[in-house]
Amino acid sequence: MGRRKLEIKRIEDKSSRQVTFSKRRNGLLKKAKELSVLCDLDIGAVIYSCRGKLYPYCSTNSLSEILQRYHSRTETDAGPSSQSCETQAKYSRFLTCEELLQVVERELEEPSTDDLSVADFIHLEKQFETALIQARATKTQLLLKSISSLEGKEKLLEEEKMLLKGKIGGSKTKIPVIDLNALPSEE
Amino acid sequence: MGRRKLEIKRIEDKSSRQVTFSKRRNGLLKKAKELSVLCDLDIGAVIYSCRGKLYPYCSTNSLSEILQRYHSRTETDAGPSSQSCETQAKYSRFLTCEELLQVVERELEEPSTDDLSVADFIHLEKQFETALIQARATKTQLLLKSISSLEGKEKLLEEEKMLLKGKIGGSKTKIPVIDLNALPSEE
DNA sequence: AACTATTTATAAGA
DNA sequence: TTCTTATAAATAGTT
Repeated sequence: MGRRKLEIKRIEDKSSRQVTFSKRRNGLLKKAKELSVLCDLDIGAVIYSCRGKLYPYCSTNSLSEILQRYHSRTETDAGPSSQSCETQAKYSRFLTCEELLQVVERELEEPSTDDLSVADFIHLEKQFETALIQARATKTQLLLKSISSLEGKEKLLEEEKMLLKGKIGGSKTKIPVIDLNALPSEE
Repeated sequence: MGRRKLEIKRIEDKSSRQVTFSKRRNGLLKKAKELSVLCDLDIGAVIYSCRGKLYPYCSTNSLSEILQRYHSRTETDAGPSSQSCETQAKYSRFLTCEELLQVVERELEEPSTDDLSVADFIHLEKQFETALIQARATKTQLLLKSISSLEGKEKLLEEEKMLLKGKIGGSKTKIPVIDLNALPSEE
């Protein structure tokens, strides 16, 4: 869709690749959001450029929102459950493979109870994974930010230091206005 | 894009929601693939329906392919490296936060070496995460498959059992052709 | 960033 | 489901 048909192969020109990336990324995320709304789905996506920059996307806002949703769902579908607190603890229990298997076995013996289904647990497991990815992405980006900040500071300090050294050297031989003994010794 | 403009809100009719999902999912995955080819990116995505059905997508084929790519890249960009074997061990070392930090610190002291950059390690970390998600998805789907298979078998066996019981009951009172003492006792 | 000529996706209908 | 088609939406190349 454009002035000409574009062959689907790597765009060699760097700047037009960047432009296409920016345009199509927006389009893709828009479509993902539309799909999640229209069909009531949860979608998680990660896009990484070759240089490692990351663009995460998740249709749900947060882990706690997801937990909240599951909580209210069990209450609506199966009547108020006895354990209405400790939501976090309740659901985070189901993350291991062993426990998933236990649930599966229980389901086999007595199918179609109004408990959360196996599918629900699998869904939940995926949600946690998405949350994990997002957490790590955020961590990484913070890390990168702090690095460039530190690099900037380092450069500034280096420049200041050189400037001060120059001043001291200059004042020693030309205009001794500053009392050198009042300053900390410079190696 | 269609006969009419569609408002972006949950489609209430179940079957048209299903149709829309199927169409738009294909469109989304196609666009994701195009973007990954055009701009030389890696894209991972997970879509889950409310019932827990999972549609994973990854632009790279496998973890080993990714490792291979990184391996060949370091050899091309920085000349053949001394450690050309144990690829798996080499890269899996960089998954922890502590080690990532060490690399970051080294980078700060001596920037722009022709080692793998911090960005590369972050990228790699993300690749592993995607691989993990895919592995778990596959595991889950196998689990589900084996459940339905077992349920089918169970039903069949139950039917067979009832049939045999009927036969035995019938032959007891009407046509005693079978020697009952030769069979295992039925409760 | 904006603008359009086109291509592409897709909603509704068959 | 699958195909068809009218129309909406995305976007490639241009300014």
